[in-house]
Amino acid sequence: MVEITRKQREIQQRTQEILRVAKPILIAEGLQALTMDRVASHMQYAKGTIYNHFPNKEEIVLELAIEAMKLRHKLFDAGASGDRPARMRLMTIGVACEFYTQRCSEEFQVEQWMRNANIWDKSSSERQVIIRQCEAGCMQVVARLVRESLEQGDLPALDHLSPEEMVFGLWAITFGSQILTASSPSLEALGVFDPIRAIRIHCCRLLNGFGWQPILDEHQYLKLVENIAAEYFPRFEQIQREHR
Amino acid sequence: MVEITRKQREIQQRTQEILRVAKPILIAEGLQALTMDRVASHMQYAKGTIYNHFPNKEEIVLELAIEAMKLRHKLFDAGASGDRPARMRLMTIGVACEFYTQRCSEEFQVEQWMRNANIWDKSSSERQVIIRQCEAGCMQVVARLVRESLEQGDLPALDHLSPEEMVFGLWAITFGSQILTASSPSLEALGVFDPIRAIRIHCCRLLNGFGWQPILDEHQYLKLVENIAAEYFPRFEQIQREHR
DNA sequence: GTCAATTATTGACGGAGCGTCAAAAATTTC
DNA sequence: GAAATTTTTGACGCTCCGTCAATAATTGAC
Repeated sequence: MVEITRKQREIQQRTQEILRVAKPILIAEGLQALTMDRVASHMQYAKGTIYNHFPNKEEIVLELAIEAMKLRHKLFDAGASGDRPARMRLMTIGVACEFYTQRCSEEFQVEQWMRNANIWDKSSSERQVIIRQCEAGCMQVVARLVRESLEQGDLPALDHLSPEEMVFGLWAITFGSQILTASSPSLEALGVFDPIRAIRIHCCRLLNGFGWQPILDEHQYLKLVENIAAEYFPRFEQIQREHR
Repeated sequence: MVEITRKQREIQQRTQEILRVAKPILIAEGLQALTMDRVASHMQYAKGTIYNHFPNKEEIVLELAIEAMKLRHKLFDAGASGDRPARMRLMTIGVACEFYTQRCSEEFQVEQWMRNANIWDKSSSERQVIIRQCEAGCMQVVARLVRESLEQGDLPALDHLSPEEMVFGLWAITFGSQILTASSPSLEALGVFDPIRAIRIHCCRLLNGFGWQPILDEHQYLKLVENIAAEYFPRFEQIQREHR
């Protein structure tokens, strides 16, 4: 049923090519450097042709963001798999977040652009929905761990909190710290010298505060995170490579 | 020494008038609606006159952000004062944050715009420095509470964390949740029904996880936050009114 | 193999906002 | 009240956006 002519295939490939051209411009020079004229001339096409693929540059950014969030989702899935206790798999997802921010910094940056109100508001609701679905997917991966722990008794019942609201706190602290780190070049001047370690410790204390077993003291916890990072970073790199 | 002619006073007042005109445009219609032409025609001045006050519209936004952050700083100061235990004054600052987000929503929005890379990168380093100072001021208000608690023994020593890094975690979770709430209209669809209460609980658990006295269970904590809110909201409203 | 129909590409164009700057107007100084 | 200084003005050149009529390429029927 799905016949694809050579020409149609060429057009699909050009959509990919546009994304490949646009991404480094956005990453290196920001949104205002990313113009349709520039993408067109860079590819030796007329501007109108680019407009056949994307109705505006914001949609290009959102398409890049969709790719980025799919990669994030894969990393989360990889972190949540395995048969260790749920709290440790949760820690692995934390490590996946660190990996994503550090080693997939382009994708991380693209996600920031996506949250930019200018961009979000100008792009189509179709792509917005896809983004929301990716977001929900990541949320579900973590919420499943919470549910599992509640069932198994590792995590005492949450009186006033849904499992998703439990995840929301972790999401907020992780996300918040990453935004602050990215947008406050002067964290050191504020007295924050190692934000990554700081957030690791806060997550440990937070989960301890919820009584999530196994309870770990700070020292054990930091050691364990290092081990998980050493073990999982190669797997994450593999996933990153495959995500072409 | 500081002689001010009538004309100079008029010019200073006009700077204020520009801010008063620009703010509702930014709040109601966003950044791209805020144009120098529009501000000028709205005030019945030529565009060049506006450019005598601000070299670009981004600077207008940053100036609004400076006003906003000064208000935030005042609220923090008010929350940190008094002679109750430090942990409770910290909770009061949390309530001040909630007040700011809910009741000073315009200022809160302006702060979001300020973090927009387009705006930040185009504005002068003078204003950027002032913003950083406000940020540092707020940080210091909270960090002082941490130091005080460490000295008094309410808070066990932090092995791997500076007091500012302790604050960083609270900042991250508060800030992160507010951004997520503001930029994810679909939190309910994700299973997050009451993000404000959720973050209150997370803060309680986090501080409990650090062993910060007095330890409170969730129920006591939520009750106490309500009481603090009822007591302090009127004071905060007073500060808001005075902050013209 | 030809030609008409369909589809894709092109780039000039109108519109909008930015920031500038020489000329005009207002104000201050002497 | 005239010269010097300061302030205001708005037209201008620039860049980018998104459109669309004209042109070119492709397809498919015969």
